Amino acid sequence: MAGRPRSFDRDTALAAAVEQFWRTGYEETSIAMLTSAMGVTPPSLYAAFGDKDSLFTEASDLYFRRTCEAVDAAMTRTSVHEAIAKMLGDTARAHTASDTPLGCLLLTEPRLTAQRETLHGKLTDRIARAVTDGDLPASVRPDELASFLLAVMRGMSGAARDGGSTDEVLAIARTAMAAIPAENARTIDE
Amino acid sequence: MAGRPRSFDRDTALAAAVEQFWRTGYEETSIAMLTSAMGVTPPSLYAAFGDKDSLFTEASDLYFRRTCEAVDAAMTRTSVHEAIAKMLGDTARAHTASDTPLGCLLLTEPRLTAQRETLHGKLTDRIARAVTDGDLPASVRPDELASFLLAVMRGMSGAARDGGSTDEVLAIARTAMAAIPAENARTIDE
DNA sequence: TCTAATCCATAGTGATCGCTACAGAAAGAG
DNA sequence: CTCTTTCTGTAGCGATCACTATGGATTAGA
Repeated sequence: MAGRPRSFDRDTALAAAVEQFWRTGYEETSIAMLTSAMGVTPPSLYAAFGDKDSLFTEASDLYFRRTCEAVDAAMTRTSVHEAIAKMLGDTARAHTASDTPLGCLLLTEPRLTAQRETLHGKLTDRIARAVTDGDLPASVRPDELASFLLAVMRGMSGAARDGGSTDEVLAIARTAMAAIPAENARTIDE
Repeated sequence: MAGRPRSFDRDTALAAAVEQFWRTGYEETSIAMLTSAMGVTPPSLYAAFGDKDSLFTEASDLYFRRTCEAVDAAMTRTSVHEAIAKMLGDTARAHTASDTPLGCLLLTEPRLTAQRETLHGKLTDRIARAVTDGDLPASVRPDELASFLLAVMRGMSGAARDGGSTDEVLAIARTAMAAIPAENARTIDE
């Protein structure tokens, strides 16, 4: 039951795989690119992570978990406007950060539709809570506003990949905030 | 100088190539997929269109020209709000049309950054004109609003690819319209 | 009909794809 | 030490990638 221990750190290698998939997506990332980025030979990669599909699943799950943590943290803000502004601003900065690949793996990879749906659900729930709390007008359709936010973030990812600066992508987030209705004070006044 | 005429219609074959690239993008589209979709053997394809890169350039140029025509048509509306609403609405319907591939080749293909930049310039010009005409407040930054619109359209393309219905994608367009400032009547009144 | 020119279909080029067989190296168990 | 187990590196598997050499088919002009 004992044997030669593996010569690399699995978590470190996985983090390298995340970054490679993040930079080039699933289809455009070859095993050769992965082994090079991870500092591991093909047989070691397959022994530790299974095939390319399994490795991508594990890598994208890690990426997704980190993204959800950031979104959840933003969503805890009491004001939904602050929550959304925080999320969009953090997204803009993350997509254009110089120490990570540009854009967002979760938002751009065609395979991750289910994860995007989960994220959409998170946003919908937070917006629905804001509506019942009177933080947004009753006329707001939570799922539609959530779809809009997801679309804007996808657009920011694309802008970042096209070379947009942090300020330019932040401007998109700022402009999008104008589409979030104000609290329903006016509705009450009528 | 005479010779055997080609047995296929070049424009029809190019249209088929456009659709294939539209559906699967540049990298994921193989020559075998193209020859199958175009009804042409590889040597005929290479004789008529050059290599894969040249064919993609010609196909994406055709796609880009059609897109620009649609955008230009929407932009002729006298009111910039109507122009943008028309563009976003048409975009939402086009991205979810059942007789064409989902989403937008121009907005999603990484190689087409230059064409997106051209489109961004078109939008910036139209918005700048609206600002000088008093159709938008002077506080509006045309390039920033144009970036926002491009981001929203990219988001709509992604939503369509993820299986969003026409109504769901139209809702994104409708929500985005709320981010377009009203004309500067209020600014004048102050 | 004969020649020159151009296109088409078969078949295959080297390179790269994801993936793995094999054999030697490095550890614990006895 | 030996034995067993597991990992590592080389080297290469069949399949597919973009692309093309070759030869027969089909046209216009002489």
